[in-house]
Amino acid sequence: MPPELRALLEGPVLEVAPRLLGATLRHGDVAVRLTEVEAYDGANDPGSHAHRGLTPRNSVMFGPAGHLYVYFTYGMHHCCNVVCGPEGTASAVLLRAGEVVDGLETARQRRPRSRDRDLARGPARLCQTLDLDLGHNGARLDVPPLTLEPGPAPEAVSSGPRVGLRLASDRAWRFWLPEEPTVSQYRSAAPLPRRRTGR
DNA sequence: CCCGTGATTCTCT
DNA sequence: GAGAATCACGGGC
Repeated sequence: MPPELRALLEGPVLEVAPRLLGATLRHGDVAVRLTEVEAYDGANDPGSHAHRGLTPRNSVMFGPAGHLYVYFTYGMHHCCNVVCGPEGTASAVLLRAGEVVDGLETARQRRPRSRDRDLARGPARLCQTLDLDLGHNGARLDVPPLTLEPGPAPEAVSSGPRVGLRLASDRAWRFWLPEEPTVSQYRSAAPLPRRRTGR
């Protein structure tokens, strides 16, 4: 891993996550400047896929830092995370949103109905715009066409509860750049049990 | 608000 | 192995 990327991912995940704001994730022609992320602290974190130990799906998170952990959910969406921390800690940072800073024409073709600010607004949209799917699970982030590069340190960082989690909603482990139009809209986890209609 | 959609994992046999 | 619950979401109304 090159020293720049090592420095970016070094340390506890709660330090790494806000540090990733302003960094640029590139996949081929398209590059996204990250504006919103969430920290997941492996086995210590009830919200993490790694909370119940190693499984086939989450195995990449238990490996070395600097790789992508991609998963498929809701039968149609991909989400991607940057694995960080020492090997075995299974900590990772979910990439929730960003601003397209290169390859805008390609990005628009991938999401024809999106306004520009929505192209990577939300974790599944970010994956679609960058053309990331399960085939990129475990991919290194220092080998073109897939690279992650630091940006200038953010002037200000906001934080709050993570999106869509029932568990551990007391932890303010979502981080974003304030005043950014590309930050995804907050949706709390449905607290009410699903009701059947009719009957 | 509602709901599609299918992999993953857990909990029984 | 089968059945069921869950799910770090997005789009449409």
